[in-house]
Amino acid sequence: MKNYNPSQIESKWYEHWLERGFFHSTPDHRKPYTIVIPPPNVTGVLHMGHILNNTLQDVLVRRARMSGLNACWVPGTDHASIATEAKVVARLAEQGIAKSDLSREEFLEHAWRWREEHGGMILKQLRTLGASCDWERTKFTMDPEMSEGVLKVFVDLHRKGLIYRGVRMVNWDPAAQTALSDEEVIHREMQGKLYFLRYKLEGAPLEDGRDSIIVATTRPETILGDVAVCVNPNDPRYAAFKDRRVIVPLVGRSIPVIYDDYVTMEFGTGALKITPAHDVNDYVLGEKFGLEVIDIFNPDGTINDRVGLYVGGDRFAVRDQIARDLQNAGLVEKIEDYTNKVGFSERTGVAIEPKLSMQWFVRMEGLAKPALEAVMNDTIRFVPAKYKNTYNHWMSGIKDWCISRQLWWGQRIPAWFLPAGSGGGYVVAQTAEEALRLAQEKDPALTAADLRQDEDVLDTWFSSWLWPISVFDGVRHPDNADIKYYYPTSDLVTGPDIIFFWVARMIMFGYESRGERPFGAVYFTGIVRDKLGRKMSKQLGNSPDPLELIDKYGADGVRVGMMLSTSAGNDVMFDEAMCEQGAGFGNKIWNAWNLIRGWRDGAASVASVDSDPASEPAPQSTADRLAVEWFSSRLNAALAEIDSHFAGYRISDALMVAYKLFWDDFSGWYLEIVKPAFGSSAHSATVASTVRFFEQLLQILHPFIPFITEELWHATADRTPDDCITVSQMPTFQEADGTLLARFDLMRETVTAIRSIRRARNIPMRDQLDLKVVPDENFPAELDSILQKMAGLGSVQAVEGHDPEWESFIVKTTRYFVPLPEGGLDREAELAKLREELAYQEGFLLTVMKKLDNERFVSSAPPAVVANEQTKRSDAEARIAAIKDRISALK
RNA sequence: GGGUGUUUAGCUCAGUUGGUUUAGAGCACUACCUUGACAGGGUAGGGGUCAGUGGUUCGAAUCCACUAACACCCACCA
Repeated sequence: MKNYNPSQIESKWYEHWLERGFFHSTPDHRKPYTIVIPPPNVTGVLHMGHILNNTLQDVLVRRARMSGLNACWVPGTDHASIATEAKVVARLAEQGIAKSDLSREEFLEHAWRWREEHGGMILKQLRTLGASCDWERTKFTMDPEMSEGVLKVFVDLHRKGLIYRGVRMVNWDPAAQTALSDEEVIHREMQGKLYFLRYKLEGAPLEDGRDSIIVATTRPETILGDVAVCVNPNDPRYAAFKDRRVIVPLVGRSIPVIYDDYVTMEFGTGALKITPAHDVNDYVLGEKFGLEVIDIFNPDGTINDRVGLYVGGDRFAVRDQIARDLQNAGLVEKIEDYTNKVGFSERTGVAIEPKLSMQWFVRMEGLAKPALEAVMNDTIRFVPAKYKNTYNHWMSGIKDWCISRQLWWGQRIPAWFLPAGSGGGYVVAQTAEEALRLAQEKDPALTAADLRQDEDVLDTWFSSWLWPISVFDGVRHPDNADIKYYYPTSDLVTGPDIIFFWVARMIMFGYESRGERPFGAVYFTGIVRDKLGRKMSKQLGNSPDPLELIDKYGADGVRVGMMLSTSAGNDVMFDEAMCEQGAGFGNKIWNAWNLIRGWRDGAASVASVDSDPASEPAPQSTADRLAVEWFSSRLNAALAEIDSHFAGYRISDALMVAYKLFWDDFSGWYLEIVKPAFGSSAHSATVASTVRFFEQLLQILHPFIPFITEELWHATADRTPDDCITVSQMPTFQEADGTLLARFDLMRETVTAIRSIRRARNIPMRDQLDLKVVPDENFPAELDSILQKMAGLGSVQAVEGHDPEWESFIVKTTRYFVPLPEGGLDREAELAKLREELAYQEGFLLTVMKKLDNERFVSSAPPAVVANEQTKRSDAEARIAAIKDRISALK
């Protein structure tokens, strides 16, 4: 079979690995290598971002597993409270059921059923990609024991005073009808209007005749909640309004004019309307001046009956309506176009309404301190490091975290309210029974029926921030064997978009809970974009279906394609052509084995037929022996490079080194050197070395391209089902022979030069050429046999003089000549070529001499640098002399 | 309004504390090569005043300053 077809073998090997339990980890004497997956939404489906993120994790985990570490990759899913609840609500709506028609219990039943049907699909899809997760450890953030841990943390933090309840201005999502944390609000620039509204003065006009104040606002509907007009005390325009009151347009309410230097005189008219219920700043001013708070909205964003106007109208419809009504009433001075930033809900996409409400918060300042230090002093390494800045900035100005959500899908807040008759207040406890006990300490007459549990659930991220600990049950049992062995985890691979949501909070909780970092390093991936640089999205339809890609190119192909084009923190410009390249690489490996297998089988049959004990086995050829020595060094040099790339998390560079090692050095040079002449068979020692090299290459490549390497691992030898590449020992770096590598490169350059001559003069490989050389220290005489084979030479001869009819070239300082068969040399062309070369070399020499003639360079540059320049000079001078010599010979 | 990052070949990117033959890789491109692993292959080759300006230095893609374009993050000016 010529071409490799991945689909048939990929599922076979994945099942085999699972069956053998290779991905399952339990604590043992080895060093652990742990990754916890960033848990995808339980109802999500695989997209390209997951492919990027999880391939990276798998590469790291597989490499660790092959490097003698006890690798453990914990998979799982997130309950994603808002997103999932929204999906369930939408599905219920399709069936004609409103959420409000259901009891909490009934709704949760639907939600759990939804999860049973659609949940975990994404984890199955990850298997197709080859993800080597320890599936026996799969967790869901709402598993009973995970939820128990969440409640325990809530109770603990509350007892420590790190969780409190209070009335604050929060971000209200009118679609989901819940509060959101600051991080869940996305600000976008919007084209809006700035309305200039006239607030008539109560009582007599001013002495100068003015009878109103013009106020600029982007949200005219909020005048319903106006309680004051504020101006800057230093603003002379408004000094005369001191102690006066104005009338809210349409509403007719009388409100005071107050003075505070918060107001910018330059903006609008310098007068600001104050609506404490619906603007954060207004709320602060309201508190300062003891103003009333008039909340005009229902939770769904419609106008409530507080004022009695526009009742039930949607906030945006009312905005337009009220603007018209104001205009009709002659209370609009003017309307200008205006661009401002509006907050939108990350989940539902609707405009956020600032709303005053009672919520639960986590006090962040104390938690942030050790977490900030750990990142800034690289106890936790950020890759790339630029995210340290972002992190520093956020952590330094951190605000308290609103953790209550007015939803049902999630962990219900473990707080129980006491009846007013018992003094009110609440108790926080892990269970209802415990809560009752605590309540009875306050009032012994209380029964379970008297207690009312808080209706709200916790922010999803309140369970996520425990993830590196909770997946090992370290919240409920901080001293269990798993958590002690696997924690702190090794690497976290995630996107920078959740650095605040998740990464920062995990670090904070890690230190709070265990006094230790949750992971050693965080690798931030970029965003997957299409090749035009656009973010992939459903709306644009520019996101390929990963499963279709895998079907087309194989998981191996998709993985290689993805890994070739990713560097930490940089966006990936995804192009399907990369997958093609990945699949092509698989094919290359497949066919290389095809060739080697042929030699092996050929050698075996020769040996069995030709088993005359009297005949001495032929010795291995010099070329073969040298090729084996060289490739051994080449492989070791590459291993060292790959190690260093991995140490710096330069995954695509590591893959590129392996790719070139296989494609260029192994396939292009090594195999071509040892390839037996047509009709003859390979030497058994060469075959053995070649197979060993091939196996080592498979191992190096396995983390990136796991399936085909496993398939071929089993082709190179008879192996037991447990002898799999995925649990084999990665070759370790041995000292490479640097001299040999350098000499081989000189030989390669010589071959290339000769091929170039063949190309220019149309001399096919089958026509042997003779090579003449003026040997010097840069002539790799010992590699003569390889040179002859690769360049198609009949002989290599040392000469002192040269014939003008010979074609010539120089490698480093060595002069080579090739007598041409017939027709001879085109002298003019040859001279032109030589003159061009001479001009280049002289130009080059000039730049070198410029340095060497400079006293200050010679005296201040390090000796090694100066010595190198001197070598450059002597080499260039030698080349120039040689070229001049040739030119004069040709003339 | 603040902050961070990016700007190197047609495309995607390397270039590690300034000195490694007057800039590299992969892909794409051009020419040529089809009986012996692989045309998803092979060989050879073209292509860049390292965004701009100024500075530091014996020496700058690399360090500094400013400018421009783009990207992202943060922020309560209605």
